[in-house]
Amino acid sequence: MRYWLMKSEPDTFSIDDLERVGTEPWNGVRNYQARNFMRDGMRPGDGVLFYHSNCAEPGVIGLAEVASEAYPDPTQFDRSSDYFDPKSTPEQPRWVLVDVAFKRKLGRTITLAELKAEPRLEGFALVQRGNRLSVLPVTKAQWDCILSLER
DNA sequence: GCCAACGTTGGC
DNA sequence: GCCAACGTTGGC
Repeated sequence: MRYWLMKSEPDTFSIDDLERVGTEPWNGVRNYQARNFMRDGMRPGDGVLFYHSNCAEPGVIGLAEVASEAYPDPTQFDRSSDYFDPKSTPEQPRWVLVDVAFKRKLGRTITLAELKAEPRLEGFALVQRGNRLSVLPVTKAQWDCILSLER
C-alpha cells in the first residue's frame, strides 16, 4: 500500500463535498508528473491525504482512499469543459484520473505552517519551495508523522 | 534545441 | 491582490 497527497481548492471541491458524494472522479489534473503518479503509482486502497490549497488556512484536512485504477478523464473530450484538451482523442487519451473515496475528516486542519516547521518532514515534496504539484507521493514515515500531529 | 513570453499555481 | 516559482508554448 502506498500513500499520496492530493490538493483541492475548497471553493471548488472541499472535504465536505467529498463526504457528501462519497466517491469522486478526480478530474482536471493536467500536469504530466501528477498524471504519471495516478497512472503508474496508484492502486485501489492506497491512502490519500486530502489537502486544501489556495485558501485561508492551507493544510491537510482529511483522509481519503484511492478507489479505482487510473482511467481516461472524460472531461478532456468535453468541449464545454474547462478541462477540454483538443489534442486528446479517445484512442489516445492524454489525461487520466482515479476515483477518490472519503474516509474521514481530521479533528482539525494540520496547517502548511506546521508541516513546514516539522523537522521530520524535511524533504517532503509539499514543503519544498515552489512546489505546485497537485498529486504527490508520501512515504509511510511522512504519513505517520503527519497523522501524529492531528491530536 | 534554445529560450523568451506567457499562463497557472498557490502562499501570503 | 501581489508575486515567485515553474511548466508550457512557439518562434527561430
